[in-house]
Amino acid sequence: MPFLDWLPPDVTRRSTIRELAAGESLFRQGDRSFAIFEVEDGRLRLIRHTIDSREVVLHTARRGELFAEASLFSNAYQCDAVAAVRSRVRGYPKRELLAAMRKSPDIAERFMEVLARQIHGLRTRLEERNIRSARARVLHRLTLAVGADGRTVMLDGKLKDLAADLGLTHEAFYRTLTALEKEGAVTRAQGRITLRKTRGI
Amino acid sequence: MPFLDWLPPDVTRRSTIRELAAGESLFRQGDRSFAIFEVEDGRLRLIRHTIDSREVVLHTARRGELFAEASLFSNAYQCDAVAAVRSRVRGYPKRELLAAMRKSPDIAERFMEVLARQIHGLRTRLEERNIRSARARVLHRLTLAVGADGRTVMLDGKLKDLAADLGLTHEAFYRTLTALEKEGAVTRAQGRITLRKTRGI
DNA sequence: CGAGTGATTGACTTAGATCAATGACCGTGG
DNA sequence: CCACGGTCATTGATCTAAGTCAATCACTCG
Repeated sequence: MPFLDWLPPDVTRRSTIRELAAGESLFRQGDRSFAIFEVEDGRLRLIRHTIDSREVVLHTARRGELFAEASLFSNAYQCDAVAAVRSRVRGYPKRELLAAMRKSPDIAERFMEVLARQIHGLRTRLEERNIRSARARVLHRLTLAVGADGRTVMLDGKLKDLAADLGLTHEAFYRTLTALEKEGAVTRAQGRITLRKTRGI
Repeated sequence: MPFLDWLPPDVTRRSTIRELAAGESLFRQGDRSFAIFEVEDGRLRLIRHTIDSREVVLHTARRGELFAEASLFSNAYQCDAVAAVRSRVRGYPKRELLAAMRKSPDIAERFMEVLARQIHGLRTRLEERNIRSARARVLHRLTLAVGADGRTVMLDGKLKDLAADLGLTHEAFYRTLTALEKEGAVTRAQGRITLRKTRGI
């Protein structure tokens, strides 16, 4: 529970696990909302249906992510949640969560903090997508992902996923990395990328 | 005050207006945080400085947007806020805002709701950016921007700004629009775009 | 009226997407 | 223990959609 581990036990205890087969849906647009969710494994698509019943993907929620937070404040879900692959989600019951936050301003504040940080991260990623050049985009990400020393990025997942997250094909991303390496802007070792100390650009 | 008009008068009354010349900064990384802000006019860049003192833009806050929400929950600002053009911001004092939320769970919930909706919107825009084709991206946006009738999009701002928001050059955007019009997918009238009722795709 | 901006279209270029292939490295099941 | 299938990382060749540069028209505003 990377996000919600500070919740009072009476909420956590009431949280429920749900396993979903690929294609199975967790809730549908219009269903009465009873919980917010965290993806423990897999991937879910949040989909809105248009009047002429086409589907628009609003978001893809991935492992570790929280979703349907807004349903805390409305009676019904505003979109479908459908498992893109076999998935496991944990649901935190709305009722108990809201009650806990009403009882304790501290809990409420923690939750707000989670939301505020999320906003910050999303804005940064959106700003990143405004950068057209693959090179600059990758550098933007690396610069912000740097560890305590200010130069080293520890890679956790697969490069492929990082590429997708950056909005690049994996091929374009690999090429960009090797180009950066070739020109000496970064060096790579197993599982880490180190930025060269630079002044200017 | 599109976002925070439900705040109790003792917070709103204590809010302050600040005018900034282009290039002037509102706060700097490390400054003790005392308020969150709303852009009343203009545009501010949120910038992080790296160890080797290069600048990374985290976000550009535009008119009507709230920013520095996360500073509610930390003692110092995590980045600089610099006016990109002549701007006016309203600051809501942290102290009073937090106090109001601690006193009234309703106020806290309203604020959470604002944050949650913001997250939702940001995720949707990020998902949109994963769509590579200009055509599909524009349709995604139009489909979600549609009014009560499910087909008509009222355009408020300039097309240019919409283009930028979509992550397209204005030229590419204009061309995409005319192409969509030519193939009959949309019709345009002054200030509005109407989607053709379609089945499939 | 001239300057500034938005909307639009044309011509041209290019960065990144696409398609394809290869080698390394699993895990697994016979 | 090894062959097989799968995924990841990587590189090459090619193509094209969108970016860039440029020009025009319509409008508004002082």
